[in-house]
Amino acid sequence: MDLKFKVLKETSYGARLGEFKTKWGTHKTPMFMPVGTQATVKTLSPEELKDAHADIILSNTYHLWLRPGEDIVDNAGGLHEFMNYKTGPILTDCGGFQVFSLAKPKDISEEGVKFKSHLDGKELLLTPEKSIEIQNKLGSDIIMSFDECPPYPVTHEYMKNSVERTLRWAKRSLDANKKRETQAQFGIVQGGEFEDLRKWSAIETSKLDFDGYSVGGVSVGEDPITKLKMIEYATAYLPKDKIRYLMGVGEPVDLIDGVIRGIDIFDCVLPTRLARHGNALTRNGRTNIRNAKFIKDLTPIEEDCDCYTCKNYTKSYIRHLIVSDESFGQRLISIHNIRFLTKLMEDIRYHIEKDDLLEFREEFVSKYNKKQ
RNA sequence: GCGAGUUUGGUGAAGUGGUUAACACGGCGGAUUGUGGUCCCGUUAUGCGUGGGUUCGAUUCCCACAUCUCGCC
Repeated sequence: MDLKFKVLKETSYGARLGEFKTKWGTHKTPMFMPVGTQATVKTLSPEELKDAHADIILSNTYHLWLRPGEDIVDNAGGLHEFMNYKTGPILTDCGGFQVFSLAKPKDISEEGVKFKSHLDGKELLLTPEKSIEIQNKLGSDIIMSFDECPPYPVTHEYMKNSVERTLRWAKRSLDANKKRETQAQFGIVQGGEFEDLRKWSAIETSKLDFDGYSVGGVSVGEDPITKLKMIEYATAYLPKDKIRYLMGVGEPVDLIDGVIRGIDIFDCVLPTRLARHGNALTRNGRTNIRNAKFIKDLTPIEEDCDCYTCKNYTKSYIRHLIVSDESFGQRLISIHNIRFLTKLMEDIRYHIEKDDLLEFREEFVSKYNKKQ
């Protein structure tokens, strides 16, 4: 499916303001996608997501394959119907990241990856064809090609073999997609911290007819400078007229830095995971709501925030909920954290339009890194 | 009033005549980047009811007092 991506404005250093279309409407980039691994953005309803200005979410092939199974979702009429998310598109991840994150005894071959299910220990084989078949049944709007996300660090030789195999998997993933008319498909660039491999991966993947291109294998434990280089090495060789998606990155400053290097969309578990552990994102950095200093604090998490949480609840109350392990507290902070990131993306778009994004970055970083 | 037993941090509790008094919970702080929601890391009693005594040395042994529990009058 053609996403009709348009770059509306590009800065001299490569930050882009754009938009793309799905049957759900027109979507502005740069944008941030909250993660709903198991057909739910943890603790939140679709209405709450919409109110937090999240208009696209990510869900996960691997998890839904294991439970409840793609046929169950298909039987319900697809993921949107199954989870009652009918306000925007869904992108499904391919399962390749689990090769890295589950890090169990794994067996990667040309055919695919052998996993042991984390639910019952059963041995499973995930291949490019299987990943695409599952995503076809899930009925997401954007599907991801199957890739390998190697750990960090890894030798140049290992990475070279991995990148070449990921490219072959990308071709097989493309061939396997039976629903190209209704489901857009992205390829994934790998290559670790190696410039030659990132370049090769970006150029070769770009030759394939994808609707967008992802930069994967970032934020896997590398230092901050290496992280930025990984992105630059890839985006330098990606087509300018297609969406670029930086996978798994969600620290506020990283989002700005990604946009500056030409990234259009991001996803990350950070806002919801931090929320479940009592951490709120604010302009002045992260705030651990558990801290005793908030015990009698009757102000909202952020005074000028327009989210449901900040308009209605105090830090004193939210702290009590988190300390008492009440899920409503996790939900309230999740709402705020997602709104914080969608608002950040709105600000980023505004400053690309004004062409002062670099100045905005300096101002943002100076406040965000200053611990109150 | 008499007899027996009890007394270790915020809580539940281990423990020993000899350097820094287990462990758990709680508290305080941290961590968290394509999510195995309940996970992880650090820290938290200069003191073992009070006062004496024995001993080179006592939270550990002895005495008195206090405390709470049980039994008897």
